Formats: sequence, C-alpha cells, structure tokens
Amino acid sequence: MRRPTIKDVAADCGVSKATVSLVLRDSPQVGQVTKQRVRESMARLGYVYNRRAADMRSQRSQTLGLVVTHLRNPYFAELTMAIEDAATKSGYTLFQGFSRDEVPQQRRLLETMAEHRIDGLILLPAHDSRPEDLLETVGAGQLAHVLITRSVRGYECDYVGADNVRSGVLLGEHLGALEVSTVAFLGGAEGSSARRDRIEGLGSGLRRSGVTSPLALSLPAIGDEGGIPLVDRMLERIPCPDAIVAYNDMYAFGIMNGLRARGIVPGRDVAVASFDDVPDAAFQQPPLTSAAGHPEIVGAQATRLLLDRFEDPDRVPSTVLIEPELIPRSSTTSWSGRA
Amino acid sequence: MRRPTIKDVAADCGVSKATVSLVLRDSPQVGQVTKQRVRESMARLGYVYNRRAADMRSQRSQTLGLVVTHLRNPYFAELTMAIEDAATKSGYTLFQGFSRDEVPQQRRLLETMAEHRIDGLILLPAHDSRPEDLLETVGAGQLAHVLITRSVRGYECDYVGADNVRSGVLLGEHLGALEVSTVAFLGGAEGSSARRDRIEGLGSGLRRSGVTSPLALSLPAIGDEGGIPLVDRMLERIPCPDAIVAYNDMYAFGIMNGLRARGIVPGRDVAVASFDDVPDAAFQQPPLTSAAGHPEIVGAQATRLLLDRFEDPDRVPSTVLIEPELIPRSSTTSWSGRA
DNA sequence: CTGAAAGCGCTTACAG
DNA sequence: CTGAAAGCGCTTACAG
Repeated sequence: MRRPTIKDVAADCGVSKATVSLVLRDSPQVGQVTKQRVRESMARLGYVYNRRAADMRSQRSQTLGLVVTHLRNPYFAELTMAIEDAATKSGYTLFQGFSRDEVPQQRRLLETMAEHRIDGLILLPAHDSRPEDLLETVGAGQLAHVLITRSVRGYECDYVGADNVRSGVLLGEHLGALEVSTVAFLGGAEGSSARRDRIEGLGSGLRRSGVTSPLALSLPAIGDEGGIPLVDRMLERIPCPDAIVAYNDMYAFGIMNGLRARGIVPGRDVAVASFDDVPDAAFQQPPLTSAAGHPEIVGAQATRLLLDRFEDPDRVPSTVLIEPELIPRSSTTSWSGRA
Repeated sequence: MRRPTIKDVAADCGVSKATVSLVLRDSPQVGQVTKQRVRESMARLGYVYNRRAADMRSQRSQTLGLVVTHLRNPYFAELTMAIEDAATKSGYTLFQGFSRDEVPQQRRLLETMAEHRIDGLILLPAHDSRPEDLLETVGAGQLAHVLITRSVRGYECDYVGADNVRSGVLLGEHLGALEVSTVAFLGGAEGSSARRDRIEGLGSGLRRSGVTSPLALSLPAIGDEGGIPLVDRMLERIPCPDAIVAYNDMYAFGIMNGLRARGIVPGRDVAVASFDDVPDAAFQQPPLTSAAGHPEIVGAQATRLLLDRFEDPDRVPSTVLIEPELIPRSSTTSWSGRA
C-alpha cells in the first residue's frame, strides 16, 4: 500500500496537483471552499507531506547538522539541547552526530551530512582538527557553518563560545582576593585553544590582584585521563598548592575525589575552582566555585549566527564571545589560608 | 555557482548520467578505465553526491529519527550516543529531537520527522504519552519504530529497556541481606511504568530475603522536583528508614545531599541505593550502590531491533529486556545497622 | 560496456 | 481562481 501523494489527493477531490501544493502552504491564491475540500481529502487518505521531494525541488533542506564530540560532559549536553531548541523553533530539523574526538569519524559525519544536503552545520570540532580537515568538507564556501566552544587554529569562520580568557580573569581575581600564593592548573588537552585561553586569563587575573608568582604548575591531561590521576601527578612534582584550578567541572569533580583519597580536604586545605558551572557543581562536597559558561546562550547564538549566514554568505566571519559569570561557592570561599 | 550534478560530471568526461550513477556505486558493469575517468572528473569539479535525490528515487532515506526527552540524565546521554553509534555503523544518519517530556512537542517532532521520511524511529516517550499520541503519527504501520526505556500502557510495539523488575529484585535482595527492616522508595513520576516495575521488583526482592514489612513509604516526585525536597517530605511522614531506594541515580545524588543537610550521614545512618549506575555514581561520597541499566546495550539492541523490523514489517512486536547488574558500593555496604 | 527515457513527489513560473 | 508542463538530481529497467 503506497503512501498517498499530492497526485492522489488531487484525483480524490478533483483538482490539479498544483492546487493541492498551494493548499499545503495555505496560499491566498486558493479559495476557502476548495481548500476545505482538499484538506478533507488529505485527512481521509492519510496524506503525509513529503518534505524531501519539496525541498529537492526548492533546493533547500530545512535541516541543520550538529556534530559534537560526545555527551559525557553535561556542558555539551546543554549545548546540544539549546541548539536543538533554537533549530526547531526556526523550522529546522537537526541531524546529530558524535565525533568522539576522532578526526576521521568527524570527517565521515561531515561528508554524510553534506550528502544529505544540510543547509548549515554547527560543529564542536574534535581536538586535533586541522584547517584542512574542515576545508575539504565544509570549507571553500560550500556549506554554511559555525564552530562552537573550540576554535581551530588557522581556520577562520563564524565562532561562538564562552569568553575563556575572561573566565580565567574572573577566577584569577577571585583567588587573588582570597590571598592564595601558589596555584596549579590541571586538566584539558594540550594544545587546546580553550585551555590556552583559560590559563592566560587566569594568569592575568592573578597578577592583576597582586599574586606575584602565579602558576606553580600547569598539567594537561593525557588521553582520556580524568581528575584523579592528575592529582597524583601534581603531587609528584610540587607540594600541594594553595589553589587548584581545573580545566572544567568534570576534571574538578575528579580532582576533589583524588585529593580526598590523599587525605587532603578540598575547600579547606586547598581551594578548588573550575570552568563551566554544570548543574552538579552546586551539589558537590564542598559546592564548587566555577565560572559559568552559559551553554544555553552559546547554543542559541550559534544557531542565530548560522541562520544569519544564510542571508549573507559573503559576510566576514564573526566571533561571538559570551560573557562568563563567576559563581563563588565554598570550595574556594571556605579555604582556610596557608598554614 | 551551482553545485555540480552527475549531469555535469557526465558532460565533463563524455559519458552518460547513467554511467556516472553506476560509478558512484562502484558497479562492476562499468570498466576500470571509464571509472577512473569519471572519478577524476568528480574530483576536478568538486562533485558531492546528493543523497536526497538518490533516496527520493529509490524510496528510502537512509535516516533514522531519535526522540528522547532530554539529555540532563547521563543515562539518556549514553543511550543517545549508543544509538548514534549503531545507526552510523549501519549507514544511517540520525535526526535528533528532544520532547522535554511534553507530548505536544513530541508530536511536532514526530510529525516533522515523518515528513522528512525517516526510515524508522527510536522513541523514549514523554511521560504522559497515551496510545493515541503515538497512533496518530507513527502508529498504524506507517513508520517502523521502537520504544526505549519507557513503555506506553496500552500501546503494543517493539520495546527495549533494562529489566526494571529484575533490577528491583537485585536491590531488594541486597538490602535484605544487610538486614534492613524499613525501606522508603523516593522519586520518579507517578504512573511511570519504570517506577511501577522497580517498586514491584524491590518489594519481591525484600520479601524473598525475609524482610516482612518492606515499603514504609513510596513517594513519587512532583513535577521537576529533585531529591532534596523528597527527603524533607519523607521525614515529615516517617522517621528516617533503614534504607532509601531512589528511582534513579540523579534522584539519589540529591537525596544524599538532602540527608546531609538534615545531619543524616548517607551510607552510615541510612543505606542508599538506586538504579542506572551512571558514571558519577562511583564518585559520590559515599560511592553509590546502583543497579546498572547498561544504556550502551539498550541503545545497540534498540537500533538492531529497528533495522530487523525493516526486513519484516509484519512480525509481532517484541520486548527485549536487558539483564541488569548490581554494583554494590559503600552507600549500602557501610550501613551500620539499626541503633 | 554504455546510453536514452521514465519516474520518485514535490514547486514554480506561465497560461487561461 | 485553477491547470498543464517543466524541472530539482538522482536510479532503474530496457535497449543496443
């Protein structure tokens, strides 16, 4: 039993296909009486609009692609939901794929989505994406796209993310006001643009508030390593610092567990702070100080920027940085000061 | 500058469109020399295969729809990733949408996906979905679909989920062996099939191990309420029981915080256990006992079942229950017994 | 081994 | 206000 098409509907109520097509879009060109008759036929036959056919003819697809690395980080989950929300509200349906931080997998996803003729792409790039990885698929003006959260060095395009430098400054100033004197930065992938920016901001925030020798140590994560082993590796190199700043909340959660396992009480013996402010940050023991990255705003802005790009494909790429917000909690404010 | 089509490629290398089409699928009907020439033209012109056109002609879409409620629960995030993985590996691209547990939003998503002519749908239904909500869009044999994690009472179709009754039994027997005598069940939406099954299993597990008056209280969550207010509402009704079983890990995390806020130490003063075993369960203070629901298996099986359904649309619906696994941790094992 | 033609289900000028 | 025809970019028999 074949699905009914507009041809069947047209035959059923004795009008032409063109008329049915106009009724589908509620065109004022068709009279109310005819419209009513056509709609009754549709309901009776169980007609379902075929967007693929419509879009093929009109050369758009009403779909957007979203490729992120994974959803294990609640920040990425929020981002994904915000983008889906904005896309849906603008009449687009979302293709979704996960690169798992692997460039070849990312490449396959982008290629497939391009073949499905998505109208535009939002990409949270895999860590070691190079410009050519993007150029060969979405670059060269073939496909409107915007990068989120991570930029790719040497690749210019629309970008939306939290202002990592500013987040670092906020945390640096906060810790400076608490009069910490030694700080370690733990976690994040070496070479990541976000990590570099967060460290840079942290350094200048600390300096600005009078901390003279700020970063005692900065340790990137190796592979999928979490916060716990980072604590051990830190303690092999330096005595426990006054404060630890984690690359993000997920690392911070692990770091606090790692500290406890070593008999060090986070919040009291060492101040711990981080980036993102995912919902669980407020419910840690102790509650975690974090610089909020507002994924719902990043997601909404990224979608907005992509849709704007459709209007004006040749506009110069823009970079939108979302203002972060420091959420101080007792993981830093209850720090007891140096012994 | 229009995108090149097979017609352009055909003109460029002096063959017919049909030949180019055959080369795209690497058909043995075309000679190596010709293939080589065609492929060079494609590369030179920057040809990108148009799946939409191809699929329209061949009456499939190579896409699957996935609609879940949201991604705030890590269990759903894992499930989503597992389904994406299985779909991608089978050559399908995934449309994704979030119902936010709202039936009208779910309905809109299903309708749009049907219009995009997805080949099949995987749905984690919004809480108060009724059979007619599904029948009107995906039901009536129009669209292959499988439900995951939550079933809809009175709606028969393919279903994959963790075995909730069995999970409850495992937890009940575990708590029984620890010789608890009063147990409260907290959280979950009233009327949810999963909640009913978990409570039922818990009850028979407790009874089976000799606990005579098992459930002192069973309190569903009101709206979006988390674990913390549930603790307060419980303590208004009964004295703190020997054990609290949460509807899932997310509630359990809140419940442990709520207990602490009341000066009750989870794990020592009251045993706490739960369902799902999301990654963070192991890193709570104390580490949380949970019945693992294996989302990666549920996701893979659901995708498998859907693809099988394509082969045999008229087969009777099957229900696949994934065997859970009890992961005992100190939130129960360190319980000190009744005072 | 390759080509000409029809068709997938729509939309879009263009007539009338 | 409505209809006939062409076309979106492919695939699929069918010839040769």
